[in-house]
Amino acid sequence: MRPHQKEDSRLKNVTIVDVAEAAGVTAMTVSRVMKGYKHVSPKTREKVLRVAGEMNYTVNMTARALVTGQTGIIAVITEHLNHPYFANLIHHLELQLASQGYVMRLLYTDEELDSLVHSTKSSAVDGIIVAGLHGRVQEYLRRRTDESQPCVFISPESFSEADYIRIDFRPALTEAIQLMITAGRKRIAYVGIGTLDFPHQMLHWEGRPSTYRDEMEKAGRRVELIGVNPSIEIDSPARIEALKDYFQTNGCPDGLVCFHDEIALHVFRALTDLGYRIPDEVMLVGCDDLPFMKFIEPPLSSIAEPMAEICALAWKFLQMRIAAPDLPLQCATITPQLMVRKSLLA
DNA sequence: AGACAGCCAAGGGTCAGCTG
DNA sequence: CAGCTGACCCTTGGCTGTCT
Repeated sequence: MRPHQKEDSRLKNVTIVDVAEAAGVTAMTVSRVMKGYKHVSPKTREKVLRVAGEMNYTVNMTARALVTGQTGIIAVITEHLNHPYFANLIHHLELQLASQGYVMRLLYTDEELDSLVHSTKSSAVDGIIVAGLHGRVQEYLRRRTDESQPCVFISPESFSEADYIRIDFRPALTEAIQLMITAGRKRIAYVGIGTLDFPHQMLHWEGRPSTYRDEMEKAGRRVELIGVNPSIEIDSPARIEALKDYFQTNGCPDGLVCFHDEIALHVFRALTDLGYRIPDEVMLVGCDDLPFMKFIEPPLSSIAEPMAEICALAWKFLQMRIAAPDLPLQCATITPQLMVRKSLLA
């Protein structure tokens, strides 16, 4: 045993040196084969791969990271995956990363911001895609000390400090509200994340509620914001009960625009429980166009984001930033489309 | 000249062994 | 006992040498 060698389980792992010895080449040649570099004869390559396979050798990513400074890991900051929208987003991102041999590390936005920043320090991951953190992005950017860390945001907001893909819901939302107005709807309300006591707080969140407000004011209509309390679990019947209470107490608007599809589904359930007919009495539209929207009767209208395109673009931006840290800031705007289904057809 | 393969150093964290 | 030193982990990029 060498002077500092320990009886450590790590030492039992098959290394590049073991494979090299068994294959009768040097570790350098094994490394070249594993990386797919040129200047290795087909005969040597075949032998190294065969021996490596027989010995169950796998590349030690920690050691590789030591040399290259690249871990092959991309951090993705997201909301929890019990939100179908984020589950779908992560699915598409994972397809993109896996196709390039990268591994995804999921971090959730309910972690402390300092903890998120710590988890994504440059030595731990090669880059970050931020797809959550609604309302906390500016604070996150302030706390990020390592600005050399490649980072791309997928967000309805735009930034001057980082690369981003902006998802602009305004045109589709405007189209939905115009459809309701044209159909003669008098009382169009917005259902978002917030509390019933302080619904106007949701206007500070991002573009969707403020687009609704702007369109309503432009049309000379009254703004009506209905808040769904985010502290109530998404699968809790209490959300539906709260909405029913609201509609029973205040009467029901004849047009409802929802922050996202899950809320639209809660609203749909509350309305049908109360005996309202959609769209005859209430026109309803959601946002994100999750798969279940078209299987409900009547099929629910929604605003569809081209998720594959968004994820491909985010990954492209991140790769470009990793390759060229001094690149000018990159940004792109994606405009989702309104899917008009029966719930919006008067 | 080009293909192929070996040598060497370096990278950051850990920990055994040495020194005061 | 605390603090310091340096071997070790594993892989790879750059350079160099050998062979056809």
